[in-house]
Amino acid sequence: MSYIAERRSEEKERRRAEIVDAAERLYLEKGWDAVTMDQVAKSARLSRALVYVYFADKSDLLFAIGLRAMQLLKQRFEETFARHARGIDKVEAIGRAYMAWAHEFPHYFDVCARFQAHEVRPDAGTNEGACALAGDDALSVVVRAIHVGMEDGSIRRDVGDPMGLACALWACTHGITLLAMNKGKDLAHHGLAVPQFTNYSMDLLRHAMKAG
Amino acid sequence: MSYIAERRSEEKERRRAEIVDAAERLYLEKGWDAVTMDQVAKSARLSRALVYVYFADKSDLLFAIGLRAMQLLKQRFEETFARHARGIDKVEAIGRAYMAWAHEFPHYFDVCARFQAHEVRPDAGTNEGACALAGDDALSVVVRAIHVGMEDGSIRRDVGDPMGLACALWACTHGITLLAMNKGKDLAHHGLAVPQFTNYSMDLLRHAMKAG
DNA sequence: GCCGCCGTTGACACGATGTCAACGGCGAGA
DNA sequence: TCTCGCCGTTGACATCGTGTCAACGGCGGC
Repeated sequence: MSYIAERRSEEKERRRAEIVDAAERLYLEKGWDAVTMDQVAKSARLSRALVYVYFADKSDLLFAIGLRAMQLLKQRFEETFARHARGIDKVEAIGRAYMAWAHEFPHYFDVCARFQAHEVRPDAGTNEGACALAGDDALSVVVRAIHVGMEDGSIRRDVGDPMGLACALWACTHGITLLAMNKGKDLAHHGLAVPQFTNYSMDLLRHAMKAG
Repeated sequence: MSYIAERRSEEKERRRAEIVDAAERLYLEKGWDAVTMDQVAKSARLSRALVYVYFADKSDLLFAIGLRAMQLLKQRFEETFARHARGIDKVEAIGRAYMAWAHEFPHYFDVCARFQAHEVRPDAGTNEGACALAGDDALSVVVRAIHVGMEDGSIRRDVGDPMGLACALWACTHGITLLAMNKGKDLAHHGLAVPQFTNYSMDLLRHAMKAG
């Protein structure tokens, strides 16, 4: 009996993951607003009504994707953190990892941008809440990197609270990535290539926090 | 006869402005996604179909609001530019003016954010194109301020192309404002008050470009 | 005084979301 | 083994918002 419940639970989880997979595929293909629940259902080979058994509504499904996005981002941050020695190098590399992640998974970045653009932070029971918490996890890696940098003297001490700096850097990097992802043509129109622009911006931020 | 055509043209322009007024009111009140064309029409005291005579679709109306937003922003930038002497002070004050503008007209900032998050830049005949051009106008004020700063020695010369710096600063300031506007509760949850956070961030950016 | 243009509107078609009652298969208990 | 009931699954429905269209009516021109 317990076996059966377990199998059912696994199948349920798998079905859920299949739905999210299908939704991600379509998201990547045509953008979230153009994705309909019917397409998601068809792509996962089940009826639309069943999708609503697994997810409360469309935005709930979106935040399920967002949770994946944030978890992957945190993982990338951790890997990047481990790959560098000095604090300031950790921080800069994490910033670049954010941009690389956005470039590699544009739909993940899009969820992140939507999340950043909407207001509320509800309880942790919902996907949206879990998404927010996973985002905090990722941010905490940045905070740790800044701590290291202030200890080893690569980041100026008078920069203040590490959490404040982490939030500011996140915000700036997000804004830069937003521009780089969506306004590439515009930048080119002003005589700027995207990779050079992002490099330039990272240098600027590095200059803002480096010691001496 | 020409009189009549003129009067009609004026009335048409006025009606158009009334529609945009109504749309702005509702936008401010409940957010763009929750605004329906029917509400806009009712609020402007005309039928929904007539709105479609003045605007191609809902997003066209949105960009008409965006155009107003960008024009006002440019005006604020110009005023701020004139109010300070040294280049770096002009730049910093313009950044703060951006934040103040966002705080004063949250719906204008929201349009701006939506605009930044969407991809295309079409021809200038549409509202969207005009919106983009007005944004360029505002950006050009920043470029001029940076030029002044490089001339008077308040901004480091090795910072490179003024346009590049202007875009980077715009992106960072936008990202910071995005966070400050939408995630105030989150920042507080991390022990950061919004005004202090924005001050802190502006200092950081100032530090990134200042000479010496 | 009649014609025709144009501003204006009600009604329609379409598509998407979210809900619900009902069906059917599979395991549990007699 | 047979039956009951749970639960996964679905088609159909109600609702709402968008964008379009044919038709109406008043006002200026001939």
